[in-house]
Amino acid sequence: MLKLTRKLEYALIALRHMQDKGDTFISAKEIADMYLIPQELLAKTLQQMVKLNYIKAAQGPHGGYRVRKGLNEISMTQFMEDLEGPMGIVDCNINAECIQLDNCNIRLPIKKINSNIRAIFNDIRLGDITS
Amino acid sequence: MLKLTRKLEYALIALRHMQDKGDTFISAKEIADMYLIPQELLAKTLQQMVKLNYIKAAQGPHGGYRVRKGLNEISMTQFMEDLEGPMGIVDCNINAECIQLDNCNIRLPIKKINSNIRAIFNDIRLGDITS
DNA sequence: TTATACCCGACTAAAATAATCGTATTAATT
DNA sequence: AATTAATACGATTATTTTAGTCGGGTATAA
Repeated sequence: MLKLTRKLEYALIALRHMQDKGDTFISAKEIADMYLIPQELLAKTLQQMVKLNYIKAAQGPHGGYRVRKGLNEISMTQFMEDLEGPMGIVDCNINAECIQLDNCNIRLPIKKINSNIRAIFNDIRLGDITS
Repeated sequence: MLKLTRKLEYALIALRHMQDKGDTFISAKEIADMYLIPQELLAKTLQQMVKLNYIKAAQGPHGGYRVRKGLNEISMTQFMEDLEGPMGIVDCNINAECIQLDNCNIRLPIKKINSNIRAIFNDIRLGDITS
């Protein structure tokens, strides 16, 4: 309950590692080996981050990935939702499709908790974790 | 990602409903019908809450459940972990069994986020939601 | 031209969550 | 006493989400 996904963990670990290495391109394999992450899975995640313009890729030998500039200022909420889609402690905070309609007797307090959690992640910058 | 379980939602809805009804015993069926919750599932959850001494049960016709006194002061963390087991955004905050050992480069910031989230639920009393 | 590395979609596996079923027990009502 | 409405509880199944794998493609440095 209330867990982050592995993908997100892997992404953060990779970002931090790349951050540490500055401008050098780092291969998915290097990171996967170092942190014991399934290589293919990490690769897919890195590719997704390329599309999202979080990192830059270089193909061919000595290729790999490196972080984009300005990454540090992105909020965790943004990052998490970019990678995993909408975040919310209950479905009705995400897609509004609840069979209970107006019948739900805990909607308000739950909504408030949800806001509080979002606020935590809004206040954290990617750089707080990866650098 | 970062979702509460249905069981927890159902439990809160039920608690609130019972709270509203004061000392009367309310059947699982009544609640299930009213909020469109699968009856058997709700029943099981209520039975669990009986064992945890959150509520009291009465068998036989006109039986059902009613809330125990003093419930309002219980923290959400307590409640959630009583029903669903340890809460944490990553496994290593729960069971410490991470293959990365000392190799993890994001452990500290993640730990901090985890504390912040726990703090939210520590500060909420069950009564804040169910009454 | 070969080896290394990214690209990408489809697929499979595993785990967590949600829901159901069957049988037993309890107790109010008739 | 019989019936009925309710809880008790373990076992099982179904569904959904998450995690991981596979295969074939493209780019590029040496």
